[in-house]
Amino acid sequence: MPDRRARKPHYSIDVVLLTPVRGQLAVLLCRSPEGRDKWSLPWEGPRPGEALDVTAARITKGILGEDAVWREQVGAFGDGKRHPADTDLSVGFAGLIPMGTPSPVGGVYAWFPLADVPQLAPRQRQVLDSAILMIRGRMDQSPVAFRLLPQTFTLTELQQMYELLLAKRLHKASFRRALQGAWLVEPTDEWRSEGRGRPAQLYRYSPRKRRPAQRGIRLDLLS
Amino acid sequence: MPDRRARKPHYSIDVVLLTPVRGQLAVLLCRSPEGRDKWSLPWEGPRPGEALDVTAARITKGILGEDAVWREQVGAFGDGKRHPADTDLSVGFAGLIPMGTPSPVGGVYAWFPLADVPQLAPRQRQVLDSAILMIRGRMDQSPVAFRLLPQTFTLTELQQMYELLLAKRLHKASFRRALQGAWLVEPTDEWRSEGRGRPAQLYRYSPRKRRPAQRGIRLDLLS
DNA sequence: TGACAATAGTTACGACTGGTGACTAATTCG
DNA sequence: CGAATTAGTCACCAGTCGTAACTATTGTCA
Repeated sequence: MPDRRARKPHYSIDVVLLTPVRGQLAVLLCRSPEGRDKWSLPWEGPRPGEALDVTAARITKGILGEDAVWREQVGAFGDGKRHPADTDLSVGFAGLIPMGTPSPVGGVYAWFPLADVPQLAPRQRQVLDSAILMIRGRMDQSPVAFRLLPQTFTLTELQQMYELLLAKRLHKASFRRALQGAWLVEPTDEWRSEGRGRPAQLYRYSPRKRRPAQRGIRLDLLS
Repeated sequence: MPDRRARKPHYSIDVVLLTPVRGQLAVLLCRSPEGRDKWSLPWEGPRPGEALDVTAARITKGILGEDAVWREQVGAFGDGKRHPADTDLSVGFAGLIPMGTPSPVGGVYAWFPLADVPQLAPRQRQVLDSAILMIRGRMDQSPVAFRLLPQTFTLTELQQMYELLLAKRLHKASFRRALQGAWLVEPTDEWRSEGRGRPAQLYRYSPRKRRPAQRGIRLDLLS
């Protein structure tokens, strides 16, 4: 957390850390010292000579003990909206935390499901919204969903993670067909029985090189 | 251009302005006062209370007299690479300038085809490369190509603009079929004869509302 | 123990998409 | 007129995607 005795930094690095909690995406917030019910994204000022993503990694490690398994810059936010750091500019980062990572103790930090995020400073709200949109857009370009799962997982778990991140239902057969074509996972020889029903085979993430898969133009998505 | 008598700003806004020049994408650079053959992206420090994109618009208008027809933030760049502003941080913007916009006179600014860009400060080179990648990625989400053409255009011109931006050849029939399905253009009743060959019908950009076009997941593009 | 529910995994079919070459249409040039 | 050149369309085919129905394997309960 920021050292409040230091003088005001010129800009802040804000991190949006996401993890699945009970079937929902949750973001890590930290309690503001100003009020008991005021929360904010974790942030810090820069250190001289430190790259932006290194700062984001340092913040993450300082809170959770581990760095995020995936991180990407969301952008710079600077219109005059209020921010706890009282700086002109904030640089946002999004990071994914694998499920099962132990939560920080002490009551200063807490995971909030996206639907229950309390009021934030306007600029931080912007960072959060942009981070979610950015991750949704990265889903089909970067294997982010695997990063949130343990080393081995069932295909149903993987599908549920995709559904969680995309916020929409997927069809089982289509999902597995696409997965097959993408050569992203390989089966292990283990199976897991989860209560009733047929046991599920465990898979591991293991991307293989494939054909460049150059498809044509898609004007579908244009506004 | 930056006022060099002002004290060093805390960060800079750098703009990547692109326009088609003789069948190539070109970027606007400005001659550095330090050396005759030193060039840089246009940049300025922030003004208090001014939003980031407003600064980018101000820089553009100051040089070309007109704002860009499309603009998007590229991101924040802050690892210790050198930059003419000597700041810790730079925020990059990409902007598109329609073809036919009068070039600035005076020899301070010049358009460089992307293949012939001279050496830049390392951080500005990063901004430029990221801007190109960002625009390529936006091609199928935002109707950027239309922004570079005049009000009316032939479909061949539109296709050539797409090929320029994507840096790859497209098949005529596929392109037109996709265009048809996207409901993005409507024909005018004018035709243009360009030397030899059958005259081409002129079209105008006129997006219509369409079905949401929700397709399944595409894992094709994953690494 | 046997029927049933629940979950995993596969198969098949039809609609649609995208790449492609070949076709027609309209104009200029010699 | 006929060849060359550019615009625009058509039709075929391979592949992809949405979908329902199917099989497979387990636990539960009468």
